Amino acid sequence: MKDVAALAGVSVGTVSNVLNQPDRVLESTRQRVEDAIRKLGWIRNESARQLRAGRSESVGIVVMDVANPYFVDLLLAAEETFYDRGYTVNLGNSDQHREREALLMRHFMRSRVDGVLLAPIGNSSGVTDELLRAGIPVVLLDRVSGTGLCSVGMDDIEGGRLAVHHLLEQGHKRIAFVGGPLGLAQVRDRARGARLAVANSGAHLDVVEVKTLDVEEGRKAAQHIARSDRGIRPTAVFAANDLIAIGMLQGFVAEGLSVPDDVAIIGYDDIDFAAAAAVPLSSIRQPRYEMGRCAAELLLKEITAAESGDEHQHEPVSFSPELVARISTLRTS
Amino acid sequence: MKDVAALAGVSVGTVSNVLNQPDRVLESTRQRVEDAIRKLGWIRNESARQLRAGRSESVGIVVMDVANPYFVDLLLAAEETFYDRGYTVNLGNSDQHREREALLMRHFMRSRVDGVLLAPIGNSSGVTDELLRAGIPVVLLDRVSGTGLCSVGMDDIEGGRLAVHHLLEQGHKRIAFVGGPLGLAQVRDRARGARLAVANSGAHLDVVEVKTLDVEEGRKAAQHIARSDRGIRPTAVFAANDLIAIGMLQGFVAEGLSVPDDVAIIGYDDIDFAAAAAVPLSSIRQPRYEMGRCAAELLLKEITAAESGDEHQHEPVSFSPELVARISTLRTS
DNA sequence: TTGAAAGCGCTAACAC
DNA sequence: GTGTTAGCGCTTTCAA
Repeated sequence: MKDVAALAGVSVGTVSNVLNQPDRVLESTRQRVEDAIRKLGWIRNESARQLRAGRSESVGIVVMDVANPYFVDLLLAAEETFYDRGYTVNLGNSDQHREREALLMRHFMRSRVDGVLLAPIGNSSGVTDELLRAGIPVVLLDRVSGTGLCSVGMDDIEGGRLAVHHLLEQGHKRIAFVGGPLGLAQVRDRARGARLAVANSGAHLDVVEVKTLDVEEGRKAAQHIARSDRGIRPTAVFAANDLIAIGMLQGFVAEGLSVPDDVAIIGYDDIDFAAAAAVPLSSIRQPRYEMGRCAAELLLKEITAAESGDEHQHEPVSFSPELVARISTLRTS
Repeated sequence: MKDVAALAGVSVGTVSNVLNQPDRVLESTRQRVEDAIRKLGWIRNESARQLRAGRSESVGIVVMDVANPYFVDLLLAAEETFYDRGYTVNLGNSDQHREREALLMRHFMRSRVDGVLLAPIGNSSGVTDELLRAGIPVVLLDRVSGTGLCSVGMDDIEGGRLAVHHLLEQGHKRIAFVGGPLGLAQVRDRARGARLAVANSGAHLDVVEVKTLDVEEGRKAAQHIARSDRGIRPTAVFAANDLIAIGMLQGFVAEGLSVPDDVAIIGYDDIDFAAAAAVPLSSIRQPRYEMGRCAAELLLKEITAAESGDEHQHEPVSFSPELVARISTLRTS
């Protein structure tokens, strides 16, 4: 910046003004300074700016799995909202590892981001506490929180109920819930919803736990189920997410079972690949775009409040799930 | 930091040493300082550290589409490599927008990252030039570059040739290439490979351009092709990527055509969803993991060279494509 | 409208 | 081993 000032024949203060208060400076000098910047190819040092100015105008977003289109959609919606408001967005992927989640959070704290949007792995209180103590607002995504935080999530119990209720309506008496690990709140809630739907219906619910929520695990689970005894084998499956459902669809086909005639499948999230599957998958829609956008807006509101010292009421927002019935659960007969 | 020093009864210099040169400091004082840090919940200011120390130990990665699993895999592989070497990784998603790509690059320059890994949109010379002038190493990913840059890509002409050669072997005489925009080098190269394969084979190649490389566009293209005249309709399709291929698969099924009996489909990238499709898709495999890893290592090498002032020879690395034949191109008869 | 100067929080060289 | 101190590159008063 010194060099720019020298070349333009002004002081560093004026160069700074050209950047931050362009109207405080004479048109002609502004011109000269901008020429100098261009000629020297000078790029302002963000660390120095941030250190002195004390604000970063940036936020962090951490999702637990960028390989899952569901999280990508949340991410994109939130990102766009921040972009529109002029914030710089730092993306982080915890990739289902708790240590990495913690690492990312610490990194954002050190970078003094204005706020963090977190789609957490399991119970994340330990991670968020540090942020909050440091006065950095945190909004939870994909999880409704009762504690002192804003959060945007879905009623997964209701979602699970909806999915299994739909299967019952199609006449199924033996249903399997496939998901895991059961340590994940989302998975647990969806299972609980499934159990609620089944209660007093006369139908039976098996719970099949898988290690992770991805396609490969779904395929394995399908193989396992397909090879079980005819008498015990469920006629319908509720998969904890669409990746599992897609894997199971392929697994069943590979085992010679037809979907939905031999086995019906319903997934969860309604990612684009669900509708695009060769047997279009029924699913429980999460309004991903609205959720991502809403979370971003909550965070922005909280940041604004924090900066102006205003009072802020944390609010947990819960979206409603919606059944999307496609061929994979609709009997052709 | 001042507060920490005061509480621990030492100087700020000692606190700094505890963080950066732990063995220069007495075990007992280290203990005291660490206690003070914990008690105060102090978190070091990264901007200040970076400004003073002059190094960031961080890199930026920009991909053109996080919604495409292919790029996600490249990303994950590269990310892991950097993590292993202790680098902080900043993720960026240009989302197919050139302005956003430029924005991200400028952001990384201002943040003084040590290097940038870029999976660019189209021709990116303008964007990278600025970085290079600032002395920040850039490695191109998913693109082989002849210019003064390291790059990791694939021989897409060969990949296209391979795909169409496979279709010819299956006896197809009328083949469609579906991809776009043709402005993308990858798409152009794959099309050129297709043309090479067809040349002098007696077969015919149609080129169908689509707007973007996603599932929805594939579905539309399939509908269009399915409804064309029986005599003109291609019996096989080479899709420029797997998203298009997946969309086309669904589109054909929706139009009552069977894959592969009525139309064969081969995709490109071999993303996990390709094998998981209900009609498992043939594809051209890109060694994503190796490519991501290799690009990261090239960048690290260049960063090291830049820091020590050593000479650095740019090298364009090109991986070889591999045919993965699955049911979608194998005649059942 | 512009310049001079203080100082953001930290690191690293040097002195003790 | 530990303290003192200069200064990284910028923003932001305050004076001129």
